[in-house]
Amino acid sequence: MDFDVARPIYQQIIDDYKKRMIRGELRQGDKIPSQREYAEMARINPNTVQRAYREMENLNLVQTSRGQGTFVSVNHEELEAIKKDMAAAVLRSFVTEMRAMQFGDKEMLEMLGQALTSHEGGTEK
Amino acid sequence: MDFDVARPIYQQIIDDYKKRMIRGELRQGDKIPSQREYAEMARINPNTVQRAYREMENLNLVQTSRGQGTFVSVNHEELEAIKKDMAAAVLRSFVTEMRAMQFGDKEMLEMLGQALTSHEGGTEK
Amino acid sequence: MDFDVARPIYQQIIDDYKKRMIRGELRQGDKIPSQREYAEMARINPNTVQRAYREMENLNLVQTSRGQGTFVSVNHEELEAIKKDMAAAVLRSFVTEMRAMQFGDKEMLEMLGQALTSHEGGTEK
Amino acid sequence: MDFDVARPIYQQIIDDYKKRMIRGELRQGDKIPSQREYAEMARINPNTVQRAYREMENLNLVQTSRGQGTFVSVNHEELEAIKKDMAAAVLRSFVTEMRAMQFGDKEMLEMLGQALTSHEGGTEK
DNA sequence: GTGGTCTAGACCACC
DNA sequence: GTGGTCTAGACCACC
Repeated sequence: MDFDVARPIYQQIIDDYKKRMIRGELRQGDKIPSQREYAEMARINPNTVQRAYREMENLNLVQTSRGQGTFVSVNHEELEAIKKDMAAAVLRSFVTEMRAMQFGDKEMLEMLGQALTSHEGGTEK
Repeated sequence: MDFDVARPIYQQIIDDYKKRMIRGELRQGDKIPSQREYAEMARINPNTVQRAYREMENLNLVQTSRGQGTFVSVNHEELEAIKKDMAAAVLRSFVTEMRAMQFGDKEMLEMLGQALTSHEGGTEK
Repeated sequence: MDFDVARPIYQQIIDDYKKRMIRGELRQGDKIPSQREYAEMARINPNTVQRAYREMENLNLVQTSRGQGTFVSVNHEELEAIKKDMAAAVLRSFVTEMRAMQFGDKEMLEMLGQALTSHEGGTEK
Repeated sequence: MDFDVARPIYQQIIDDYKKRMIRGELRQGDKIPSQREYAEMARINPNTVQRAYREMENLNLVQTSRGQGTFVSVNHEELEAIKKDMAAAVLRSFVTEMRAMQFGDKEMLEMLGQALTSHEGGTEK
């Protein structure tokens, strides 16, 4: 048996940004905090923030220009793909966990339906 | 922003046992590995295993008799309650994650339905 | 006027590996030195090597498995694309430099022809 | 393996002047910026500029008269020799790089020909 | 002030 | 021994 380890901080930073972009809280062109600001705010090492920002740049989520800062650069289409991927991962893990407890497909759907009607707060769609 | 930390290992051990009981891989009366065995197998500190076993005893999942070993002692009814609790937690976290990406209730149900038909392997129920 | 700065060490490492793959000195499946070995050999910081290796992994040049080491994973086709890109960059910079000295196209070709016949050592092709 | 280091700034300054003379942007008798002006413009240390200017004087590229400034003093013949040397260096490095990628002589000539016809902008000669 | 590179070194997981 | 993450901090280029 292997034990779960915390996801790397730099990955958590990236995922958080992805979610905020998906939610529309951050849009193309928006400036995100400087690496130093973020590091101080979150009380982590600037290098860790830089790694996150660098990987986000590799993923074309942001663009940075030296002396200027870092700016959201993801477009709508790319964002949709990211959203889809993240959702797929969440779904996969949900199904895996539920199957590990022997829940069948029908049960899962019923339980989800019930869960949704009980804790409200979601958007109608 | 706060970052996720790994769940404590002793908790992960307990959850793993719970799942194996739910799946019927471990039944009332079955002997589980000694603390020492478990610790060696998993290459973790015996104290960590001890903590897990102690808490499982508090939860009435197992019973330890000195010199004999540790045995599953959960009954069917208790197990059902545990299963329900675990499922509720999994559902809650699923819904939270999906809402964080602005998925609506209908969408979630549709996507789950699709996910279930695509990656087969679940039990019919 | 801006001055040239040394290319980052991690980039130089990557380029060196690319060239060795192109030359066939390193082939798919070959193990490359561990990060520590490389760092000691080149007397640079292990973190710098790791950055190079990590980026090579992102580029699908190598694959690393924890506890095992790092292995060349680029296939023939990808390598051809890389070779083409590198050659294009070299050519571009050559042409730019020569034009900055007002050499015309014909002259460049003549001079290259002459240079090739004088310092031999290249492969016939 | 050894890593490339940035060329000294004073050398880069000299090369830049050489190119501008070759291009005819600077001609015999033209005044070039004072060391102080240059240093401020380029935001570098005046000592670095002084070293560049001193070496250019040694190379007979410029002449400095105290209180008057520094003037281009290279004649046509000398300039031709410099141009030839610089071109030879550029060619040598090009051939070396291309051979390191196993390009043969014919290939190099073909590729250069193609590169020249594609990115136009050169002078006919 | 902004990001970019690099060093030094700790600690961990996996083999 | 292997790679992976993170901290601490220096120094630099560009604004």
